[in-house]
Amino acid sequence: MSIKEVARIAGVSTATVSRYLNSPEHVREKTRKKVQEAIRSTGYAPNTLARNFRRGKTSLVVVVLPSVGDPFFEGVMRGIWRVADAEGYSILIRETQFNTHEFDDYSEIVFSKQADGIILLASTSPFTSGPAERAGHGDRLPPIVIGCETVAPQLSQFPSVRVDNAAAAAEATAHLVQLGHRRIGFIAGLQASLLTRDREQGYRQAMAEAGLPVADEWIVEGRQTLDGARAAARQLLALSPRPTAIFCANDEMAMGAMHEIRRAGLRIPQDISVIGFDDIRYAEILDPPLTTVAQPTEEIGEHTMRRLCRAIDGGDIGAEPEIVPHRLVVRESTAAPPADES
Amino acid sequence: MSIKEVARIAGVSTATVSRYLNSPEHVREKTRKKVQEAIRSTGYAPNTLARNFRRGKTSLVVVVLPSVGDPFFEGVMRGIWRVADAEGYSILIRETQFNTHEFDDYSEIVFSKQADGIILLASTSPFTSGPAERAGHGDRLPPIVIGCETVAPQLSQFPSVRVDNAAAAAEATAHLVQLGHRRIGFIAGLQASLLTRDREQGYRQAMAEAGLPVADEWIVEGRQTLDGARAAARQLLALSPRPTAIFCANDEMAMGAMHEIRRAGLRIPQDISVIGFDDIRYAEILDPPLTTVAQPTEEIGEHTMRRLCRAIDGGDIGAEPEIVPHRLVVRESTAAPPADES
DNA sequence: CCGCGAATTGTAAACGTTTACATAACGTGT
DNA sequence: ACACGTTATGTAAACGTTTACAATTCGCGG
Repeated sequence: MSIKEVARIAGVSTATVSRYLNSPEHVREKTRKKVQEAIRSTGYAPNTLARNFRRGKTSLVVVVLPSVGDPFFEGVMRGIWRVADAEGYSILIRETQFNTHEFDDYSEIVFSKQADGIILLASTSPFTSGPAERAGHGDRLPPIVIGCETVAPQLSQFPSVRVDNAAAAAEATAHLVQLGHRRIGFIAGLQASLLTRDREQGYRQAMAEAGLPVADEWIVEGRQTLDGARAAARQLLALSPRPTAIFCANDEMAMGAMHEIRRAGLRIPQDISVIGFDDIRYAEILDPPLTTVAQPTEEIGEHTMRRLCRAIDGGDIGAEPEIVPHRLVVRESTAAPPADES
Repeated sequence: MSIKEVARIAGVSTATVSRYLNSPEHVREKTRKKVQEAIRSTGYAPNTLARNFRRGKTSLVVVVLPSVGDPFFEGVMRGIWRVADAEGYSILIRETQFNTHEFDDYSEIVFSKQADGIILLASTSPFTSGPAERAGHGDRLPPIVIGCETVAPQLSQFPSVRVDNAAAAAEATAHLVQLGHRRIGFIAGLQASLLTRDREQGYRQAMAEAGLPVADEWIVEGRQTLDGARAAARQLLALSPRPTAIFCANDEMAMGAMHEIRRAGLRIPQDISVIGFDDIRYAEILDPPLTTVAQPTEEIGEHTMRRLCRAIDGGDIGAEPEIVPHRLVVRESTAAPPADES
């Protein structure tokens, strides 16, 4: 059941069948009928493999993210899919599980035509050979767009779409400062994640601007996971004097931290304030609802994918990061510190 | 930069280059060196598109699930990936967003060689033409394995891997009954989801076995979402007398329900018990930690994918569902009903 | 140095499309 | 009915691999 067989049965050439499939308006009504009938009777289905091969296009895009099942990526993926569906792309997902992979591994995907382009929602380690060397072989830069993550200097030739993590984190920190907090802990992500490092930097900057010192022990790594954050929170709570507020580099870790705070018999926000980042869908149903920084996730996904499509089509999409707006969402997990602390 | 070019530079035939790529042990050391050098100098990367076309294999598997970002699927995907990586498959994800799609749309993916097989983690509506008709064209049944979901009668020719949802739900219900609960509410999923319907049935069965009546208004649809569950919980809490326990068809909905219970000023489990299903990673850090039914998610993923691989390779994998063990995890969200209720 | 089996390499066809180009059929105005 | 421009169809090559089969080379015992 190939196009050939259909052509034979319909009594036309393979070219005509192909045209029927791809631009029916270019085949005469009468012929169309014949081909249609032949297809129906044979149960023919076009061979996508052959078609893609011939066209030199996979119609596939790889999305690399740290972890599926992370509620944050739901919105981003939704945005990506919306554009992908419209543009005829299917999405291949790779999970890094928070390991950083070589950049080269990703560009190889494109060069070996496993996919037409790549969206990086996770950080990568610097490349060994690098896109420059590839370019030396006559290839252009592979179509890669970075979403959410801050781009490493070595990747600065690739465009990105993200919020201003540092500014947003500074804003969140300022919110706590404004409430009267002086000792603010920070549960960081992984060192490998530039994005959470930016948030840490925003925190530091806001503290500095408020003229507040930052003790080394106030910053502890939460490894981007529930358990990591719980351990981090325990460390923070054991300090004396302990922080009156904790800024978590993302909501997932805030969830872990809140649990440990409750287990320690402390009340949120009366005894200690908590603020997160991302505004995942659980943020508002936590106890208490979590103050956090919202990102326009679907928009990030859409813009990232749209930009990638243009790159695949050979358009020049530049290398500037596109910064999308964030928004501080104040809920009930933050309040003034206990009276005896002010 | 095709195999031809490499062959020319290395001074060998294309066949030899191909062999170098696919079975280096069949090419002599000296030749290997030459080819290696030619590849290095040209920066050649094999064209996966052409290779797959020639082999008649996409090396792609589609996974259909209701929603990424659902923590439950994290483990299943992990299991799928583990096997996929070992077997050389990439995973294409389709999200249904809880819409049910035609089965035909999925089998078409295989027939048109967009992928070699399909894993269904979501329910589908019955097919219009059906695999039987396809088979009439000489095709065999498309390689499809169903995971987690209960298979619809029309799909009974396809194998599945899942827990015994009805039995597990009955067990969970019995746990509540044993604690002394008589009025137990049930927040159901979507009617389209057979899996949650099985859970509902298990609940009904356990109630019946305990000789307890089930009022119609105790069962309310939570639409599988946080918001749906919140609305459902509000309905349940407005009843008089209100249930002393609520069984949620999954943990996500339990999270929504717990939030509404707290908002109503009730304590869990003192005033009302809550039990979930799935044991997602958040279950144990909820306030209070959630009693729920754990599924071996990674195992489900692994077995599903393994079975699919065998089907793709042409093996006969039968059509029997494989039932994997579940486990009731008792935490602190369930307790005896308030004293005046017993 | 010859001959023989095994190991290695080369030749060329095939996979199912798409598409440039050539050819044929159509419809229109005269 | 003719010629012409337009539109529809056919012919055949090409895409980059893999692989059956044929041809060559190798190693080695005689």
